[in-house]
Amino acid sequence: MFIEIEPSSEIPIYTQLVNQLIELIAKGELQPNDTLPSVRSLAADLGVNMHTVNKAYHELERKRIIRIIPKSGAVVSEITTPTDEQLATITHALKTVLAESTVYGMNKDEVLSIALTIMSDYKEG
Amino acid sequence: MFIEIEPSSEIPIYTQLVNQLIELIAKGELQPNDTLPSVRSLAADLGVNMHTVNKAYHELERKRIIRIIPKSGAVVSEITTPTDEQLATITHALKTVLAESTVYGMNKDEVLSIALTIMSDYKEG
Amino acid sequence: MFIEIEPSSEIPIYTQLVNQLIELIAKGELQPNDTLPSVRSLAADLGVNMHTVNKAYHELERKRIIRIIPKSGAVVSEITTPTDEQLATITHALKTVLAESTVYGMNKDEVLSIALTIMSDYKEG
Amino acid sequence: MFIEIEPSSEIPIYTQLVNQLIELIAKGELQPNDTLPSVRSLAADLGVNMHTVNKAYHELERKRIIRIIPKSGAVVSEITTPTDEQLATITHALKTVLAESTVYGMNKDEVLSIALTIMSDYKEG
DNA sequence: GTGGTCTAGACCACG
DNA sequence: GTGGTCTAGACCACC
Repeated sequence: MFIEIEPSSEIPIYTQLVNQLIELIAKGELQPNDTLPSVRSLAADLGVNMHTVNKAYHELERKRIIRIIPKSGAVVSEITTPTDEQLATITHALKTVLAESTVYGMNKDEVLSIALTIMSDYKEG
Repeated sequence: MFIEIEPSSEIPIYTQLVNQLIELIAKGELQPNDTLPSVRSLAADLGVNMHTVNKAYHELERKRIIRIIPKSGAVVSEITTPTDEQLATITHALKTVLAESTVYGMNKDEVLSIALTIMSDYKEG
Repeated sequence: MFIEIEPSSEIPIYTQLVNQLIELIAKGELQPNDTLPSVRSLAADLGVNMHTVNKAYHELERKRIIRIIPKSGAVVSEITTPTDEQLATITHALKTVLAESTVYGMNKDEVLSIALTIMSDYKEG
Repeated sequence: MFIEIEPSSEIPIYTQLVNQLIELIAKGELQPNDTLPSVRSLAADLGVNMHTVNKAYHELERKRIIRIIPKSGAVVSEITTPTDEQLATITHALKTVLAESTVYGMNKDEVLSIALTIMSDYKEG
């Protein structure tokens, strides 16, 4: 399970963690019902504070991507169908990135091609 | 030129401004060589601090989307071809949002369909 | 005797146990002088740790709801009249939940109606 | 605005804070759109850590009782109609406390009378 | 000045 | 051993 943290990035460490854990799940390297490392051990591995990992885990729980079982650990949730809130989140994020790509002069096929390449690493046909 | 600021959002106001101005350019409501409103007038319109608008403009300049001409104003740049840095930015952002959509259980066609709908509002065929 | 444990709940398992056993007594499914299952058998039934059940039983004893007879078992106490401490506990708990219901915009009749429905499942006229 | 913290209580300080702030809102001492004290000033007033107050505020936001406006402050939300989740929360909490009151030998009228007394301090007829 | 983030280190409740 | 809670103190982004 490779996670790379960029401490000097403008993106908060806990957000980097959230994003990379989501990618690991999307790639299938973390499967539903898999147990995540304990906050302490992951913090030690990455050289960050326990609370930072803890915050990332709680953010993933808020997004309903993992479930935290107190005193026991955190497990990856089953993937079901997106909630309205999740759909809205994705749509909003896509709007922002697609607008930026347009302004950068990328044409639609180019963007779709990049998207397809990325998604080919992710789960499901 | 409709810009809507959500003060209670977790996203900083200046970032909201950046994103919405990019969308306006993507939609063609702001064209290359158009002049943006002055920092003062836009701040007054939106009821936000002048420094906040100023920061947004400088962020857009850093992204090479507008040019700030001191004492004169800010104008929308020509759209050319993306720099490597811009490509990397878009690719990275797409990775994050597409991973999240996968984890939410959205299938690829569904995501692409949303992307196409969004892009149909944006410039270029 | 149906007891349902939610391991991923934020509420400690032993507290869930305490609450559900109290509900069973309130509903009359456990009567005064009935014997509770042994710590070992209940733990096995629920798939939880023996210490967890033990802690729940001792919490119920502290509340004077059951009596633990060493080497013999635990029996449901007679229901008498509330002690001052018990009255204070209930009053404090009611304050908290009724304040929350008010803040959520529920009106008093609505709350009382829910309370009556719940109490209709419980013992005594 | 009187808030009393019991540091030695078994109830976490941040939970005590949450409950007391909810009571203040229910009593109308804090009105919708009122601004809460800053996390730092309230922490100083109560002699607790800033992060503890911060956690309480975020818990209230999760319950949709206040809105946190980053870098600006926290304001009490408008009271509308309860969501399904809020209704379920209240119902579940009522079940627990009413079962306990039954087991303590309190009869229904007695409990309702206490509830009415409490609610007479709270907003709305 | 405000909340956001991060660190370091501690004790406790739980299982 | 695990997460939960709390403290203390620091720097930063935002407004």
